[in-house]
Amino acid sequence: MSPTIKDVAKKAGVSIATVSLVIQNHARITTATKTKVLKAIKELNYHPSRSAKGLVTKTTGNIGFILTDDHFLQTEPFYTKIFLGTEFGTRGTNYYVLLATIARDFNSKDELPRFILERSVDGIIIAGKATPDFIERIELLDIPIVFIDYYPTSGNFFTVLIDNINGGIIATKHLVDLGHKEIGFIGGDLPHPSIYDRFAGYKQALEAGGIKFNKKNCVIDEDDPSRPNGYSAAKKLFAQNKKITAIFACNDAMAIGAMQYCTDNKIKIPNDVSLIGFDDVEADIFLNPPLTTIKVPKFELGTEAIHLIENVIKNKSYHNKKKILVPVELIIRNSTRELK
Amino acid sequence: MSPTIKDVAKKAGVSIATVSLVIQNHARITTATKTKVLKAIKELNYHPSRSAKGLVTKTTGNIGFILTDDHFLQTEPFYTKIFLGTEFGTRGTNYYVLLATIARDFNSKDELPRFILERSVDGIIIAGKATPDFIERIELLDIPIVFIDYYPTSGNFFTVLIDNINGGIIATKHLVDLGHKEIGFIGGDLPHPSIYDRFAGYKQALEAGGIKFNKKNCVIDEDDPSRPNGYSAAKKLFAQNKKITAIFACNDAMAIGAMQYCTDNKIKIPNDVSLIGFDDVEADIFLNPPLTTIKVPKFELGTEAIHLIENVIKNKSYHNKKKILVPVELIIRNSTRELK
DNA sequence: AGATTTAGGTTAAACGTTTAACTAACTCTA
DNA sequence: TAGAGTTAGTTAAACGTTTAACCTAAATCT
Repeated sequence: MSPTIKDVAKKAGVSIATVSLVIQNHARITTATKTKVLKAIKELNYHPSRSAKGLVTKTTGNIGFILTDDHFLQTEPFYTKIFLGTEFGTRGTNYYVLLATIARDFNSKDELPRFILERSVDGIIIAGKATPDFIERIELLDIPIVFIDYYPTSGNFFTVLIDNINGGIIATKHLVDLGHKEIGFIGGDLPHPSIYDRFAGYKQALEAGGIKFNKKNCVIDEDDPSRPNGYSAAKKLFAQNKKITAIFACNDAMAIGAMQYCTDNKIKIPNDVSLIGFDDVEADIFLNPPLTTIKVPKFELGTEAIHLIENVIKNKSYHNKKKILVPVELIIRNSTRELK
Repeated sequence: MSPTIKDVAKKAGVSIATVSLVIQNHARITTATKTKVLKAIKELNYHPSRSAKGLVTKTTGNIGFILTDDHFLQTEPFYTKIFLGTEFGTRGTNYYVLLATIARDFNSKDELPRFILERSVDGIIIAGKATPDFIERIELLDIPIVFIDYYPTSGNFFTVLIDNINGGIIATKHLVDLGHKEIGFIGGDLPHPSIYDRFAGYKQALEAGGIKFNKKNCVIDEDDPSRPNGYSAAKKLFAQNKKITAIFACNDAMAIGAMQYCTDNKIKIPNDVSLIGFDDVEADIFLNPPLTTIKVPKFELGTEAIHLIENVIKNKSYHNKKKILVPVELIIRNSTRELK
């Protein structure tokens, strides 16, 4: 049987209250007794019982991580990496993270994840999108929430975001710097803040480069930024303007779809058109040619989210830094080249 | 505040003990009072406090999932998928799964994962390899353990395994059926049971096909079944026997490395040599040509492990089915073809 | 010097369950 | 019809913490 606080108290010759106070390093304890107790703790290899502590403090030590289930089906483990980042972020803290998925189209009939119903978490991290229906239900419970790579436009939420605007800018600027003028943009799910911002960055960089924004160079009506939609978006784009020499895809999945379209239609990348994606997904280096892209530090998004939610839990009236912006980086590979 | 068992008891007009017994559906309770209590539970939306329950039963409701940290660095999320499978497996159970990683070279100086030290798990699932040092330390704690895709050769452990022997057989048989005679095998980390068994399957299928096993056709001295080692193994293999017309790589990572070697040396796949891998990793379909391989159901490995450990925890003297074998499947793509 | 404050610790109640031991009301059986 | 069994529920202790309230001795003040 594991040692309890009583064993420690007896060994150190103090009351259990003192042991408890030492653990929380309360100011009332002298360093003398503190070291005495700490010694006993070490010798017994004592670890407080999370259950007992939880029972009185009404905390669980768990953080829930919620993902829509379609990420399981996607080939790219984008959010899975973020999850791994949260796991890493909990080292040095006293938290564990529990994973759950919800339906992509979560609605009022669906059950909330088990750990929420059972109140087994002290806070929740929501990665990617979640339906308003879901967010509403969670908010009623008034559990601290942190979003990653998404946030409901109504309300002021704690969020860890990718610096999408800047990403859009440097991606587009890269193309402009290479001498391209007819630069296309293909995107899906434009209402999603991330996609929207990438598009905004595209427009800003165009303007900064003295290139007039042209609706003909954009295909933004796909409902999802997926591979097949990248394929069809590329098709539409070339139909709209056959003089396109460069494409900025709102993410790598669409870029891969677009690349496939080009291959199928004898459009050489990067000789005929340059292509840049966004995310820096693992498949990129296997592509032919390897894809130039904007790297999103997925792991870091997770660790940042943990730090943030820790603060929110600790200090419910935590106000500074509601939004944390994680920087991105241009990764030049072989799918873009100077316009001759 | 969440309702407690007292609230339910009051509402249903019974004692809290009765409520508790109803929840565990104990035989002593009549259906009449049972429905009465159940109704109160539903109306109050009552969920028992895991902490309180844990305090008295000395259980936590958590299962630990342990992975060596090098899987984070690998590009292929093989074990991550298995982890996702365990998460899925816990639906309908009362367990949560906690993830932790340990150093690949875990030794006596390293600390055990936090959830083990703090006794926050009722059982542990170990995926892939773990050092003897680690396993020894865990065993002392006498926490139920289930291995996935690995098991220490000494001792009789609960394990969920890939049917590697059969996988090795059908992979090799596929090559034999295509008319190949000079079939190479490249592998790394041969002591690992999974790799060892794939190699065993290779030999069995060769024999069954009336082909004599030839050491010259094998490169099995790489220490890791990684991509770069696949590259060098392919190099060695062709140096040993230039008449090779087909290669069975012990996993997709090595197959990818081998494919790279072939590309670099103008060896056409599948025209000059057929290549088959093992695992069915996501990159496979992006390769040129897409890789024929043996599919291992990663997700299912996870769910099976949860079912197994649940039984082990419930019934410490659980004896039947110490080892569960999960079947594999041949996936024919374009990297193998009939020998003309 | 006596009163008051402070420092450093202890006591005991409370958190929400489970479960062994108990009880009251029936039902048999001889 | 008395006694033994059975059935269905209750009582109360226990689990291992935290923390408000309390205590005592020493330090500080007037």
